[in-house]
Amino acid sequence: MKLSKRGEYGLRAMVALASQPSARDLLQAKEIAERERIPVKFLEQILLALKNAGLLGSRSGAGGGYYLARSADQITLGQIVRVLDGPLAPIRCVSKVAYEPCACPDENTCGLRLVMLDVRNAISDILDQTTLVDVARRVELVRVAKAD
Amino acid sequence: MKLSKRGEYGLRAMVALASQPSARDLLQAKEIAERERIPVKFLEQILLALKNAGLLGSRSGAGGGYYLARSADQITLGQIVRVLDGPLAPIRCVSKVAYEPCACPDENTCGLRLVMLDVRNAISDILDQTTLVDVARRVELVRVAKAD
DNA sequence: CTAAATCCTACTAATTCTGTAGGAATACTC
DNA sequence: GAGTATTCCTACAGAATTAGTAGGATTTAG
Repeated sequence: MKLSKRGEYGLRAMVALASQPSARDLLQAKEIAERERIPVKFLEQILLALKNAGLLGSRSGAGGGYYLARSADQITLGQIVRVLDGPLAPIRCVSKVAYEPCACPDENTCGLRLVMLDVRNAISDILDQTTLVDVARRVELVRVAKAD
Repeated sequence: MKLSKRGEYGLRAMVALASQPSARDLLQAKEIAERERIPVKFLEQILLALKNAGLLGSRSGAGGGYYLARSADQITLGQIVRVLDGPLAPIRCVSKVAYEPCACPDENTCGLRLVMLDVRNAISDILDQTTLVDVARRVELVRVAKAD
């Protein structure tokens, strides 16, 4: 039930990119790494994976960096987590994307499977519905509330 | 976001114990292992852990075995998973039982943390509410429906 | 006493996780 | 075109975790 560092760093980076004043601006790996305290070279790999998955775009060379491939309200946390940590489902036999049969004789009467399906759906309901904009907005809400 | 084999096997074993005709009857590790296709020695370790956690009781010696330490409606899947796989929370900074601070400067304005808190609560809402009886009952419901 | 079971601990092989390292390729600036 | 800054790509490494195996000590029924 755990999110890897890879997944966590990737999410933080994506949120950082979405929280830019002008959301399509690019950020360098180095900047993100410093801001979020992530080892640069590790972050590079992560950003690269996100790029190859089509969630990020990039510009090489001096003055280059990364930017969101789509607008922030079109990118969900579920997409990011799947790229970096694999399927959301706690067991493969309830995964929509990476289904694999489990050992039980009949999946339809496997009680455990039914519960885990609920779990996988509960996780998906959150992560596949929450976009980077939603995350940024929540941060703003809290910040405003605290200013009172 | 994954349940280990250890956790899965443990859950299956507990469900098996709860699904006995007379729910307080004991089952031997060997029986459970065969029925659920789990390596016996591995299962032994798991049952032992569940016993030390107070979820199972046992009788040693010939004719011995394991039994539920409490009635099946007093044992939740959440309890079992925590024993075998640790905290439910996807990141430690949102764990109720095993809290640890994360790297972000202010946890209250960390958007990622807020979302992960939702996830951890969604998981807990299911696993801490679902008892072994609930699982057994769901299996029955499906079985009856199929018989029609 | 013997057999059958749990109890307990140590070990191992494989995999995954969390990075490091080094350089190739690309593009901006002068 | 040279120099510099950045992404891109791959390989490697140490640590941790996972999924068992192994072997015997202990307990109890018959």
